[in-house]
Amino acid sequence: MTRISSTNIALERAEKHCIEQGSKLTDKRRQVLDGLFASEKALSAYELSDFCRTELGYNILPMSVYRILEFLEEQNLVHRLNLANKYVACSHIACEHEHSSPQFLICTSCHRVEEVSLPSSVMSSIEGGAKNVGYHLARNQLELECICSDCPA
Amino acid sequence: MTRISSTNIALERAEKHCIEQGSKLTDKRRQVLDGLFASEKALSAYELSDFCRTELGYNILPMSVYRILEFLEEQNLVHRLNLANKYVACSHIACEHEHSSPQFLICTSCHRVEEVSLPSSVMSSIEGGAKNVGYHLARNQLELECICSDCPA
DNA sequence: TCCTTAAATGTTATGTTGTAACAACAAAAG
DNA sequence: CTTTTGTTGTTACAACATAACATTTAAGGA
Repeated sequence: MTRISSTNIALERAEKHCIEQGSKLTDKRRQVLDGLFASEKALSAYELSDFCRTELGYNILPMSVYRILEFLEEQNLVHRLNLANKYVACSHIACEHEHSSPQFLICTSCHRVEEVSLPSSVMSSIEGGAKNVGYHLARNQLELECICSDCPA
Repeated sequence: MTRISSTNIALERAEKHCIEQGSKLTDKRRQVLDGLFASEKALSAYELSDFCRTELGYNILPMSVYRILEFLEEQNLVHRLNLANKYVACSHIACEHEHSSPQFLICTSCHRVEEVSLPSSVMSSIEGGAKNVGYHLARNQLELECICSDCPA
């Protein structure tokens, strides 16, 4: 399975998903999503604008990238990583599997991101700890600073 | 126990701690730490600079605040919250208790922060999940977006 | 088809956050 | 008293994010 074919499948799914939601995956939106897939890592809006232009020939200004990422996030096609102020394509677009609480391992060195599923006991344990001090989780998302296998420790 | 007295105790401990580490808690550094205690929440460097000036009469430019926060973080007197790009005073300065892996509940509404200790099984479970995909934790710190008891859901 | 309306994108400007580089000053060591 | 080191001041700039309005494109109704 090459990058290209898997990306095409994901983009098809993304388009279908948007239509089901009553919105549209326009050319620009597709290009932004394509860029995020192609980069294979987390990128800031400015980085993604650069990547789209220099690597894929898509000319999309940062301002538009921000708006499009906002749209794609609403559609659950991309995730915003607050820990890094960057965005990643959802790794579950091309598969059927519905994701529960997204949990991200972010390599602080190369910004490669792995989207994993931790045991539900972990999240409920955390939620319990929060409740003890009168807090409750605003977002069921866990972001962790890691080092990936490709990067030196 | 008023804010003032507990802050004074903490500042004394902080000074003692710095001396033990062979560094100094200068006037400016004390002012920044004082400001962070007084605010009782997480602040960005710019916010802290403003707070120090308007609320406490300390004139410290953002550039200096950044440098001082960097120093205070090395001393473990403040924690940097990457999820919010803000800083909080360590809640364990005034108590003896040594903290293990710091875990923060951050209210996304008012930025009040609770520093808690989750069961060690949680962190080891997370670490195990990361190892399964070839990642390992770069930082033993957990940051969670929450809503506190004072803020509306 | 043509007109109207709404949605998406382009454009410019500006605000916010963070860092780099060097000057000035103060404290400690010899 | 001088040298050295550490701390703070100052200026400039880079990166990140949003606001406001213009232009274009798509969609729906007469």
